[in-house]
Amino acid sequence: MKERPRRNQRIWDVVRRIPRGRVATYGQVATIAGLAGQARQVGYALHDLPEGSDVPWHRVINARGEVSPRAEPGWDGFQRHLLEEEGLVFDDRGRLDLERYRWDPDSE
DNA sequence: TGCTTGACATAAT
DNA sequence: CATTATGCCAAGC
Repeated sequence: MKERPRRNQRIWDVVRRIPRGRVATYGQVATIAGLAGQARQVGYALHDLPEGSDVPWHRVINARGEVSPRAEPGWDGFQRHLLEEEGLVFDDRGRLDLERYRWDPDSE
C-alpha cells in the first residue's frame, strides 16, 4: 500500500508527540511533520480533527505564542484553560513564553 | 476541473 | 513587538 499523502494524519501524529506542559507552534509541527512552510495545513488539519482523537490540539499555538483566534467566541478561553491545566501561564496579553514553553523535539 | 477560503509563517517596514 | 504583503497545500463549492 502506497503511503497515502495524508498530511493531516501525519500532523496529528506529531502533535501527539507533544509532551504535557509544553507547546509547539504550527510552523514547528509542520517542520517536524515534514511540511516545512505549510503551517497553514497544520491548522487546517486540526480543524478537520475528528472528535475522540488523542491529539492535544490545544498544545499547538501560533508563532506569537498565542492561541489562534478562532471564529467562534469563547473557544480561545477554552484552549487557554486547557493550557493552564497543563501548568502553563499566560501573560497579561494572553500570550505564552515560547522561549520557555516551546517543545524541543530534539530533546524527546 | 478551476477558483476561493483557511486553527499560519516569515520577511520587510 | 505590531502590521502588511506574499507563499505554501489541501479541502470545499
